[in-house]
Amino acid sequence: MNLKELAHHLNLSQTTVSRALNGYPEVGKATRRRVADEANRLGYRPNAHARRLATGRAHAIGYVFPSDRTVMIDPLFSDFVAGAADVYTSQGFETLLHAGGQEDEMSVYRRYAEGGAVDGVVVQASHVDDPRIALLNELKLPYIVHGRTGDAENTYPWLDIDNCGAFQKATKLLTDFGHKRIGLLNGLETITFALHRRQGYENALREKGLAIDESIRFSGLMTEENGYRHTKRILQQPNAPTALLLSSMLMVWGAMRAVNELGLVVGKDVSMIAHDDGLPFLSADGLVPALTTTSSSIRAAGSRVAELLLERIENPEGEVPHELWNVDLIVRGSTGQAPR
Amino acid sequence: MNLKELAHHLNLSQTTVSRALNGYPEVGKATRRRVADEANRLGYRPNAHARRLATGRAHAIGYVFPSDRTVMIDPLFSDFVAGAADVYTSQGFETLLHAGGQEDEMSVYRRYAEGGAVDGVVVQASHVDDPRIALLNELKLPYIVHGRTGDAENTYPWLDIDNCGAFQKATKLLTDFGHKRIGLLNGLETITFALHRRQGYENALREKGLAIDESIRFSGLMTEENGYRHTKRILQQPNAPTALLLSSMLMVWGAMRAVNELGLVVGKDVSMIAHDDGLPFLSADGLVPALTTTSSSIRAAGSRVAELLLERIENPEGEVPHELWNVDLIVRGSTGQAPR
DNA sequence: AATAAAATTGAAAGCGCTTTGGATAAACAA
DNA sequence: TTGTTTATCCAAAGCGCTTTCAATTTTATT
Repeated sequence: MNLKELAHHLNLSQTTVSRALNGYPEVGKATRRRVADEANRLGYRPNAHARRLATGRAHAIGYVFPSDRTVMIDPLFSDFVAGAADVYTSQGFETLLHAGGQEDEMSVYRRYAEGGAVDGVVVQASHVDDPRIALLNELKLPYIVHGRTGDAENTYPWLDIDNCGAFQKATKLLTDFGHKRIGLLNGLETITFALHRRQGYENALREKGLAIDESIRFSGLMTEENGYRHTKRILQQPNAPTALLLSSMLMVWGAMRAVNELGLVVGKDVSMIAHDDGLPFLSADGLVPALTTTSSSIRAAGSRVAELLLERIENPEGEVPHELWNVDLIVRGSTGQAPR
Repeated sequence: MNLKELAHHLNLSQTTVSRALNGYPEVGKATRRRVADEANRLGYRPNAHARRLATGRAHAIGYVFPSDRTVMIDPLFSDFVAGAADVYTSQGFETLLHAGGQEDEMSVYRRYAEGGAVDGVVVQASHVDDPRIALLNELKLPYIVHGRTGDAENTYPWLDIDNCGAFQKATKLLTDFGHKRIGLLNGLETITFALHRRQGYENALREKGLAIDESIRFSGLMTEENGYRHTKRILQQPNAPTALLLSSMLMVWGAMRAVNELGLVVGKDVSMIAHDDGLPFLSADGLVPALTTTSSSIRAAGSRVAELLLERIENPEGEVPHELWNVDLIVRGSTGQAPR
């Protein structure tokens, strides 16, 4: 049933019915109640497309993935978008996923903006030279970056965790324990979270006058297998590190497998710290030894990113939001004194 | 720029321009070319809402999650929807996620259907008594179930893997190796995939006249910690099983941790088989020992589900599709003879 | 040249809602 | 009672596209 029919049933104009249902104050109380009751009774459902056309608002948020699919398989995304979707849904917005297909990602943004398909987008997997910022600014499509780019940090909206600080603190903890050679298993360093983590790691090494050695580092996809393969490679070389810093819990299993295979003991022969995104199927404190982690909830980040974006949509000329979240360093049994 | 303006530029009617851009055969070739060129030159972008209102088609597929959030955190979903989104995007459809908020899931389906927000939905985490089937049939909203319900299997559209057969074969392999007590770590058995897996496991035990012992079983969330905790519990009791069957790779790490802690060796003291959904961050063959698995690609299932749903949308009165996919049993080093 | 058929293009209505620019009714003050 | 103000309700246009039901132009036939 559409609004016209409902209005006819009520012997009211479409204007009055629309206003009654949408909370306009100039509709009388009794009328408002009549309309609501009848809408319920007759099963009236507003047509989202008509509403969007009439208002010029999409009430939808886009998550656009490049045609290259590696980002999409990221299990972090499930949690990230779960946090966000709750916020959107509560505010009457839809969550749109765009993945795959042949269309270039930039072209998708353009089509979304100029065709009015979404009210805003979340930019993920940000790069130093990210062309999306300039494009979205040109298109005047509200957006927020989850992460950062190389642009001046007060010129575009973003939310990030302090990856640099986190890995600097983690590396410092290890150096405080006397570790002089620390391996790093990172994510793709074209993405700024991983770049910042490496920078933090290097900052801490420099502070202690320790060498930066690329041969005890890995950057790439954060999989169990890469965790295993590169931990093994790193620990088997001469002058092997006595500590490892990992960018994701997803690599921890492989890393621990490798350590065990080499007859080493985590927390004794080799210290280990990993970044914990708070994935529920993979908890850090249940491991043995319990893992020292840099911790930040990806789900909470998803929620906050959603809130900031909706505020931005509501008030596009408002202050440009940027939040840098501190990261907890939770010290558990997987870190200890460097062996002699 | 809208279509009216474009038409004005071209000195053509909106009808002709619309037809030219949408491939209607009755538009002359030269006119078609002129329109396409000018649309490109002037940056015309169709308004998706207007198009949807005019055609009555949403060109969107809904994935609706219950308000309870446990399903959404499932990392399998990332891969499942990645497979599907590629299909939808290629066909000009959007992928809509609905998670969280206060609205009841059934109410969301009703609003989607009657408000025309989506052209179809994918039903996930299906139950034996799943009320969504009846509702979607009543609403006449095209859908497909990923999994099965208790309804007669030719009365609703679904795609599933042969969970029962897979776990029956896996259990049989273990009994063939002489294992007489086999532990099962399953998913939530209110969801039919897990129920079918348990049925397969029990079928194989019955075939060999072996006891069905609930004390060596677990069903619940498939997390690393549950894998650890319940493997430990199961293996520490008197008359412990000599083999384990796990419903997800996500539990394998915990299970192996527990086995190691008990001083046992996988493949020697205890055999292990797990279900492998083909998650790229967690491969089965790279483990040591390489894991015997029941294998099926969740991403491929996502793609196929999407194809079947789009066909259903195109032809709602067509034959009701149902596909049961065989599951490979890939035998690797984690299974061996029962110890004496 | 006239007529018929085919090809191409067009006017206007409609999809279902919102909102502009009112009109009308009720309440209040002189 | 009359005039003014406030509250409540309404007609119609428009958002931007598609599609129905034509009209016009071009081509073929007699």
